[in-house]
Amino acid sequence: MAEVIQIENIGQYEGQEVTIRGWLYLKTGKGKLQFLRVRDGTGIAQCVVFRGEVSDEDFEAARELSQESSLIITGTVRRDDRAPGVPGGYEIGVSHLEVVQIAEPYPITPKEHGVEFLMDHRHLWLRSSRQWATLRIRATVIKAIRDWLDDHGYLNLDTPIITPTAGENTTTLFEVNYFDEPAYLAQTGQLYNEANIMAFGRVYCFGPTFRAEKSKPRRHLTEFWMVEPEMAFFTLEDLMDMEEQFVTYIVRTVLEKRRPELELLERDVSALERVEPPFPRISYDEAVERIERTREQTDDPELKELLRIEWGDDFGSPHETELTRQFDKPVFVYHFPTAAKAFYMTPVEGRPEVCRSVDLLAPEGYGEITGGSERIWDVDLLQRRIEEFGVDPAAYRWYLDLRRYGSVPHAGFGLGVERTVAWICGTKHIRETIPFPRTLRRMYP
RNA sequence: UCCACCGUAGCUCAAUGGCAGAGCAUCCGGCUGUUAACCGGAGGGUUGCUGGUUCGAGUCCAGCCGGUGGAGCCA
Repeated sequence: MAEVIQIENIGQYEGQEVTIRGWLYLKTGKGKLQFLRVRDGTGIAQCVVFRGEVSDEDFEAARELSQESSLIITGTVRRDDRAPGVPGGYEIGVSHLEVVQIAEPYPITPKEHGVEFLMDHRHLWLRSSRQWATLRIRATVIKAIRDWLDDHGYLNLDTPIITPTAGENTTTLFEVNYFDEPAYLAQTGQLYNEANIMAFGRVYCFGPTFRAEKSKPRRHLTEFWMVEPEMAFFTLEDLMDMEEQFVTYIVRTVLEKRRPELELLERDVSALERVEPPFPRISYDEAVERIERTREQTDDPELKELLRIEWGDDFGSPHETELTRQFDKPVFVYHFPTAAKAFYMTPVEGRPEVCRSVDLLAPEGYGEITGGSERIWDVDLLQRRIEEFGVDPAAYRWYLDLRRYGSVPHAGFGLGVERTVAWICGTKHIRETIPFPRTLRRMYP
């Protein structure tokens, strides 16, 4: 057995004998010639088995391989423009082949399948090339998030998943039994982040987030991953400056490290290459005007109805889609109506009906990928807002304490990992951006 | 929660109220450059469930179950 290599590095081994260990992704044969497309987890390589170049036993073994059979192959790497794969352009002329296991007939064939069938077989669907590429990009996005934050003075401090009270909205909590007391799975780590910044300055938490929304659209999961940076002495403008650097770095890193995966996904990378600071910044007021203008101009009665909006309404997905259509980069929308947002957001001075909040909308209709704000740092105002919000002030005693002992202006936001991955990959449905999605109707597998 | 659509072979789908069908996958045979190869042959069915209308129901009606897309809500 020659040196065991990873297919993603195959180009470094031209002319050498190597060994790869993996699974048969696809086989086509032509009499004395068998083309095996083999994946090893890092890529897909075409392996060519020719009757005259291997023993009769090995050739028969190759002929009998079924899809997803596991195998160990040794052969010589050669350049060939006809060779498909990830990365393509190189293939292996097989000299020896060892079968680890002949797979039973594999349910997922290289043909079309329905969503329900694929989701029932998610444990196998992960092996398919599009899923594989998407999840490789997900891992790169997550690493880019951590790298950028770690390199810019942010301290990673994770926040609890089991929590005693609601973060934002009491109707979307998953309740768990905590030694016979009700507790809830975290919807956000933000409130704890606000405690952490008073000790550490700039922090972020990064973990799973749970929302029991009975929501079916393709942008929703009940369990998703969110990174939440929080910064002391930050204004809303500081927040936008930081977000555009951060998001740009994530996109750049994927463009640099995951080209073959983006190509496999047939992603239009020129749209991603345009992502660089500054991002357009429009106020909620202007956003509403833009939507109304589109409504006036369209002849489509259905669109007219979907885009209906009155000042004060939060955006629905049709509004977000329309807004992002008007820009070719991510766009910030700031100063949302106070009534439509969470209780802790700072009212704009002299205009308390809007607040110091900002959402970042991804282009091409992918919608909101971040949401953030300047937090209220005055204890009396915060107390009043908690009462107006109608939750038990006792539960927020510690949160109010933060405004008593050296309170400072501060701001933060949350970025949804799956929505970001969906946008970067050009994936229609968010469920493909996490290995085992949890949705309204699905916990299996 | 509301609206729309779907449920037939392992998979993707077809079948005017009148014999249950095709492609792929599987099995057998052929082929030295395939790209979801191609060519020939074979096997494969409780049409989601329950009830109803009818001489006759995959098809029509009612209820239920499961799923998908969208709205609301959200990252």
